[in-house]
Amino acid sequence: MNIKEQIKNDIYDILKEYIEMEEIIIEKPKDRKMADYALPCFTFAKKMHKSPNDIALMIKENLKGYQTDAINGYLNIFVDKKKLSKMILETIVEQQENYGNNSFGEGKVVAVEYSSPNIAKPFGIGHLRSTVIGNALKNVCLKNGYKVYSINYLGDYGTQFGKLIYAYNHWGDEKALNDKPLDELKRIYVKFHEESSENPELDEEARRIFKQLEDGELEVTALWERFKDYSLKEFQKTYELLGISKFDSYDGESHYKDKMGAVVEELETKNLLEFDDGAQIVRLGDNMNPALIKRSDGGTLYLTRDIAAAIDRKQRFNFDESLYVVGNEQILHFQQLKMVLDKMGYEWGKNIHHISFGMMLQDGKKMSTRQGKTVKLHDVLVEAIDLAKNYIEEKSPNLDNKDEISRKIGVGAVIFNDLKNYRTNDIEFNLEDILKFEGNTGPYIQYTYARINSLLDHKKNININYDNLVVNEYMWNIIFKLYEFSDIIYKTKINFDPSELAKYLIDVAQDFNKLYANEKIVDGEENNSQFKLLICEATSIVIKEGMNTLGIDVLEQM
RNA sequence: GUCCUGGUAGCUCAGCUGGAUAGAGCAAUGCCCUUCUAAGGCAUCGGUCGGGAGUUCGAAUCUCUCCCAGGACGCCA
Repeated sequence: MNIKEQIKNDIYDILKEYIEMEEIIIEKPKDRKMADYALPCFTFAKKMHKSPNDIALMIKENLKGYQTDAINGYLNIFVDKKKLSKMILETIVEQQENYGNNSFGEGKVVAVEYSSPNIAKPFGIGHLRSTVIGNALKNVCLKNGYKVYSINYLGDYGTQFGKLIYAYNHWGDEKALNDKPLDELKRIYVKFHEESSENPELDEEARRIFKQLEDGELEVTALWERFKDYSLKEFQKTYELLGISKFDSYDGESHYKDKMGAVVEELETKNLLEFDDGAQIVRLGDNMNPALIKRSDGGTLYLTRDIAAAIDRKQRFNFDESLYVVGNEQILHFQQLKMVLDKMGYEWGKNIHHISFGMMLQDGKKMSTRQGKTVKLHDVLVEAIDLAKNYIEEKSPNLDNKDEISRKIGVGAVIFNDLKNYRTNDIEFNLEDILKFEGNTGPYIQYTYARINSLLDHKKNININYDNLVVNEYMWNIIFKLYEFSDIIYKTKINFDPSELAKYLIDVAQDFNKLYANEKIVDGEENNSQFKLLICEATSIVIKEGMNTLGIDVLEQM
């Protein structure tokens, strides 16, 4: 049942001769002390030829079942706190981890592409955002009832592999490659660039080798497979640290090397291709840059592959929606992709959503180490975990399995920091701030959860007598907040924005901590204590499920 | 140059389908552990919501314009 809808219906019954249902907007007041819900009556004034406040008064007279106030043109509505508390808390405890689930996605399929690191390069901090946002969205879709396919579109193709193979053949160190494969590959890749800046023929040679790879030449392909294998093993370590489960598909760009010919043919038969400066393009109108399909040397491009991939995914997964968790800088690319699919007559192209996100900045600039190399995600995580460990040694030295706990806290801090801000904004990556573990952070929420957990031993399964309770402000605030959970899960999916959920969880933790600080949970009075413990249990369920949905573990102790 | 984002407290950010005194966290200052985990809570300090104009009963929120920052603009991905 939905209280807000109920109120809306009840008000509509009173006003239906003047206004439409859609005009009734029930909002939550900024200040929760003012009311549980509020109805601004300003927009009705013209139609009803009355002042907003008179309208509010009139509704107040006729609206039964709620306590109401008419102030400043608002009708402030208070719900029955005891009745609602019982309903909300009992629902949560009964539904457990299913609380907050929605069913509107049932029977529908979502494909999500995310993470997508580049083979033969270290897993850089630049791929963190795609990874954690995609993972959270996957979970959110599941919670809304969708079937989800996760896709790791590996960057495993392109002329850089020609360079790499050339470099390996000339300067590769077999031992180093076995010990620290990605570092060695990085080393020879850098070496290649140093050499080629003085010796441009090397680039020519690299292109020739890449052509061999495209043609499936055995020796070259074997080497490429090997690089890919090393990379995936290395990536898996990072995924394990992050707690990211296996993807349903690891088909990267190379997977489409044989499928692009058909795309080009199809574009030709549909008369969409044009030659321009020797290259083949699809024109997309006056205000849009044309889509480049084929280079003048006959080679294909990123967009060509993505068209093939989109069609392939539609065929394989028959998705209702297809998400691409890729940075802001590729907005134009995805606009072009959708427009080309539209021109090809694929109506489902409109169900492709580019889930763009902002860059990671450091001091307002693109992130890199002093030498201009990429910052490795793994290193950042390890640093975060070490710091968490120091905290634990200092604050709870007697805990068991400190390693596991510090992993969860450190990684949780990094993930939460990434998810808490509006997706498309650039985020300032400041390890110092992230590792403060205070305030609006993952560990703050984890800490709240752990505190609750230590109380739950006192909980008994008895029937609470609600008539004898006083539901005070602290209790009501957290209970009413918990009631919003499924709305938040819905909004997070609709906006494809995990920050919606992350911010909500901060609110939940704050509201709970206020209760905790101001009220003794286990006091002398049994009925009252058990009621507060029920709030605790409900809160812990929501926090745990919310955090897990974001892809963050919660801790029983810390 | 064209297009897209963003500009809110010293810092990092919420709030933006227009609504009642602009909110958090960090930093600063001062409180609260003989009582359930102080990684917590409370209080104080801190804002011409980039500038200007407009629409409106009402604008941080919508429109226009200017300024500033970042990004994207055919043979990379």
